[in-house]
Amino acid sequence: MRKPLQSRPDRNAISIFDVANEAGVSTASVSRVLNAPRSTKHKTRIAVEAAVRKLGYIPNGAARALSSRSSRVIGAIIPTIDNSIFATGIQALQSYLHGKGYFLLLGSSNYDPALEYELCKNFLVQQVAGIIMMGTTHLPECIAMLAREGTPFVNTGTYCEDGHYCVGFDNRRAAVMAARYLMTLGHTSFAMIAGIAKDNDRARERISGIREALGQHGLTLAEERILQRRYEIDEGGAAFRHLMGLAAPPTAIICGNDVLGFGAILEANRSGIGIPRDVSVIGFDDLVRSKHLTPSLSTIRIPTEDMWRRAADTLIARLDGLESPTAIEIDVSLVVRESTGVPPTARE
Amino acid sequence: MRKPLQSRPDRNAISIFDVANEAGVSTASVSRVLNAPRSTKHKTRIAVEAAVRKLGYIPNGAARALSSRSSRVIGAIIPTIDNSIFATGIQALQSYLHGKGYFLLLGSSNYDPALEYELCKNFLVQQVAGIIMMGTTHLPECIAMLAREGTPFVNTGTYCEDGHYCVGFDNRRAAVMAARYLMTLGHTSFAMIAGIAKDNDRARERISGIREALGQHGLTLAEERILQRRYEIDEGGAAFRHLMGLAAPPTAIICGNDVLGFGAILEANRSGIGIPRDVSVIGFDDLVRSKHLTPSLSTIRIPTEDMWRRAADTLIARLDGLESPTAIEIDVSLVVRESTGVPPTARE
DNA sequence: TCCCATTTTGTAAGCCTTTACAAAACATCG
DNA sequence: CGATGTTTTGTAAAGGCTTACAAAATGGGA
Repeated sequence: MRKPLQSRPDRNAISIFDVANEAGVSTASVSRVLNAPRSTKHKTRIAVEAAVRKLGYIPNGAARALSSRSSRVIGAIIPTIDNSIFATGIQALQSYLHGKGYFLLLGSSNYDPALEYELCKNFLVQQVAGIIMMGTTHLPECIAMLAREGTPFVNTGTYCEDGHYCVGFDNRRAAVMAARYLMTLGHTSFAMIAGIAKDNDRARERISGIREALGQHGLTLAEERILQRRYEIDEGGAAFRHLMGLAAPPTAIICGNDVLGFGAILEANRSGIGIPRDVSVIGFDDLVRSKHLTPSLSTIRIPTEDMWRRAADTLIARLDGLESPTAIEIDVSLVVRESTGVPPTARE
Repeated sequence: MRKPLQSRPDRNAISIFDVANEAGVSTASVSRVLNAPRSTKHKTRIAVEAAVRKLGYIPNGAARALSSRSSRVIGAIIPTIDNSIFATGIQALQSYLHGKGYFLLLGSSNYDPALEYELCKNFLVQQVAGIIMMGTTHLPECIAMLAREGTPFVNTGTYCEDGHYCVGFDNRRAAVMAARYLMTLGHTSFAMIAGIAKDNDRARERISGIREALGQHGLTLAEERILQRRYEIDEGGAAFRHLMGLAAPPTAIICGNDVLGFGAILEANRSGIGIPRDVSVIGFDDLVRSKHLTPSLSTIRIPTEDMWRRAADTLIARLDGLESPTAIEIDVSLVVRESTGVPPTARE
């Protein structure tokens, strides 16, 4: 083997050329030791690794991405990190990706598809290998752009057989589960403090799940008994106050998520309304703090961390050229705690 | 001007060459329209923009980073996203960076400097323009690596004149503020449910701040009255139970953060201990839910979002070659709520 | 020892932009 | 209208890495 003698382009920062010279091998060998060590001889590997350590060589990811046309970066777009359901998911995702050798580029869309589109485009500029998004509500041009670029993506938080990859649960069925449980307890007078359905398929599905379940029992939910609110504690509290001020207040309130449920319970405590004595409240998500509330909040549990990890797995499998199921359904479960009970018999 | 006729390398994806051809200009002009439009003629700009739109051109960030030796990506390393103080900060940071045309690469270190170091190295591979980290506890080799690569960084969450850039508050002084307030109320018997001091300068400073303040009033805090616990609700509850079971239980408990404070209050409610009747509890951070607790939690408020935005500003200013103060101090404030009061006179 | 199959290595051509430099276009003015 | 100064544009050379291909080294028989 001839002594390698590639001319170092020039420059300041330590490059693969320096490592190659130091180790007495070619840049190709250095690259191989770094990316496919199994195809190199032990001796070469040792020499290169020593050179890397000695020089403190840090590969240039941009050059690598450019040359190999692939990066180890995955983008995730969530509505907001400021909701612990997403924070928990992102935390799990980041740790998991790190373990798999990937990086997380994060963006939040604030439930705005146009912003989501923009973030997506930015991610593509950054050459992400793949993208994880929440739900199925995306701008058509966003999907088209992703397809044109050939960048794989997976939707999370929802199960939907629309042909796109997804890892999530059936929001409608989960809502049905909550409504049925309350009906089993004997409730017939319902109201819902829902999320804002516009641009949010999960919120929409939950609403229609409730309607569906009630309908099957001959009950209906008047439009004015479905309040659509931002997922904030105070919004939940105000909505609760409004509902309980109605001429015929509901005996059961289904909340679009736990945050709204918190608001309802706190407001009840504040105004002396008994839960579940006067009204039952159920949430959605099972946040950590739900069980700490007084009364603790009945809810639908979503295995968030698992869901995000499996979304990552699905994406990574695709990147590795492996087959993986298009739609993966995550199981949710009903968590019965103190905030739900039989309806007040005395009233009405 | 000669008709540009650069040979398109080959390839599939739409590149700057395609745009140049479509627009009838050179790649240099396309690049200029994209990056420095003011140095191009109106006519050129229009033509290029039309071509970009028509072809759906998405620039290759890797090539850009390689060629310009700079990226628009900023890395942030926090202990965990699963603590709303960090979630809130990251949310603010991401939105802010997006507005400034930067991207957020996120990593969580789980309070482990070795992992932080590894994440840092990864960020450098990804050619981040700068890094934001929590606190001042970093591996020396981490700092050295950053210096060698010439990648700027700023520490957040702490104010420290150690020569590195930082945007934060003086944890010690903040703790002093809490202790003094309780002493003003008449407390003399203290305990602390602190964070884990190892590898966490903030937790350490808070402990020593408490000691300092008490010491100035001739009080001491025995080692066994400082419990170091992970920042989790249940940990706070268990620690509270332990402290209240002591032969001479404290009349005031200072918590290393609000999460520990929540645990304490929930445990008190569970076991019938009155707050602040039997014991006062104060937290640290002022999380959103602190005011919703019963009793609501007195605490030290940190303007988290502002802090992170200013950290971003500091970093970006440096990237732009602007001068910016090395250490920026953020003001914190005492928030008095229901969980603190005068000590029980009856007892002892 | 020689030959052939297999493994390991080196050479050099990209990958897609940006940007220094030079050339061209344009504007201004005597 | 020509000379001169200023914009605007094009040419082509990096930038650091991967990888197809070819060459070299190695291993195993015969």
